Amino acid sequence: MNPLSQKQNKGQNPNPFQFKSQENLSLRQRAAADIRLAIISGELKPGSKLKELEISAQMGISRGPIREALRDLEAMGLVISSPYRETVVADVQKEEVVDLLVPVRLQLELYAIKYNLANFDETFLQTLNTMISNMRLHAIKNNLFGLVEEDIRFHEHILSLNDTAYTQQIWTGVVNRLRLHFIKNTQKFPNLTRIANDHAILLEALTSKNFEHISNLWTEHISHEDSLLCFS
Amino acid sequence: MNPLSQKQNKGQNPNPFQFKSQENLSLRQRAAADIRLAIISGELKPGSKLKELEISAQMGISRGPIREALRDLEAMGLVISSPYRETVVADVQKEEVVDLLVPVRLQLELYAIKYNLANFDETFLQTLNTMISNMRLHAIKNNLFGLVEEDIRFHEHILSLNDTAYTQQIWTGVVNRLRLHFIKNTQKFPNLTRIANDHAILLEALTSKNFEHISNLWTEHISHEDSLLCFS
DNA sequence: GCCAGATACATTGTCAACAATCAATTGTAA
DNA sequence: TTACAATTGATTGTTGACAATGTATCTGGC
Repeated sequence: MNPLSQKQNKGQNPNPFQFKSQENLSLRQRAAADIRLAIISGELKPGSKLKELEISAQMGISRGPIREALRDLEAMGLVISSPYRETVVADVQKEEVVDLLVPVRLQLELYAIKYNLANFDETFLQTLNTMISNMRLHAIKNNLFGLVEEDIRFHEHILSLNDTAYTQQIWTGVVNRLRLHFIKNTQKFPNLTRIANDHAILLEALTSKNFEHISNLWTEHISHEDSLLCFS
Repeated sequence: MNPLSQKQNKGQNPNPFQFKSQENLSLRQRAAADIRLAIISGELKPGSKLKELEISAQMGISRGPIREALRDLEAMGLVISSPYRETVVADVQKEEVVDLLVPVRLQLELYAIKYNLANFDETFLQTLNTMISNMRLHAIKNNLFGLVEEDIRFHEHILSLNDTAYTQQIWTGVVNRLRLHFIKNTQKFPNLTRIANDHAILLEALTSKNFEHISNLWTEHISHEDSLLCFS
């Protein structure tokens, strides 16, 4: 019944939406995940128009879940929509990154650390250590995207100690917008090994359980991470 | 066709949703505004269940716009929903207020101020001054809710200089959660005049156009505002 | 009496048709 | 040619019906 199959794409027009994601989620969640991936991978550039009917046809589902997925993406800061007008992929400016997203992100992480110093057990620290190893592997293979995602996972793992839903929500939005920024501005050959090593320092600081000390290092790291990955 | 009229409510069960808001908005926006009002006024307490069918029946519209309104409210941090389960009114803890919402709010305002020092013209400052007068009126009448809303408007007016959509979004969410906090914890007789006077000091600082100076005062003000209104 | 499985009900998830709105185009007159 | 109003087509907004899921209730066996 639909012009495009749900799983196949033989047409000339490349189809970003093919349910790459899990089977167990609602259509809305799957749609949101797939569109998000198309955006943060750079496949859909800022300003691109997202038409409900077009996407629903490509995915082989109705417009309802697509509409709700677009609203979710709007809450994540990835798209912008206004009444009776097409939804478009959002853009991000450098000023917002430096003076808003990065400081807010810092607050989120310090908040999580402050109230969970007691929860940094062996298992937790070991997981972080594994992530650093993964970063080093990505660095050796010069896999920029892989390293950035592992970097985000590192910080996300710390935030996961926090159980409040809204904290996670702000984090999701801020990090997604930082991803938009990276896609636009990342250097071709940043010092990836440096990034991995910096996280090893952070991990060691965590073991001290001294919040002042951690806070200082963390502030330093997050403020400088951007310049390591992007043009000034 | 619907058990409850859209504009009337004669039943024994009080009906919080009656389209109190503007006529020109989409049903989704009106629904979101009305439910939001019911929450931040304290009519709907944290943990209250929001059932799509119930609300749509009370408002006399279909479930579609209600569903999307609930998603908007979730993005605003006012409700929490999980798949196939009722949406519930969100709660907020003191730690989140002190160590996350307040610092994030500070970042947002400083960001807006930093990049708009040149835009503080006479009209702009006059508007802020009028708001302070309104605060004083509310203080005299001991109208706590009115003063808090005027307080929020004051800060919102500064943020409005910023044109990025995502900034406004974070602000909306943070302030809504701060409202939840106020409803729960506000003292019966806080020093309302003090609040109004504090904003006069802020306004005077703005005229200096010295960001360092403004930043210091602002940080002081926002950190202490909470304790003026709430129990320790 | 109490627990496990089956059943019924309430609630959310999805769909396809219809309505409202907006942007572009076309036609018309100055 | 240009300005402007009507028309058309594309897109989002809304609706009611149906499907999927989760929760509470009932039933039977121990």
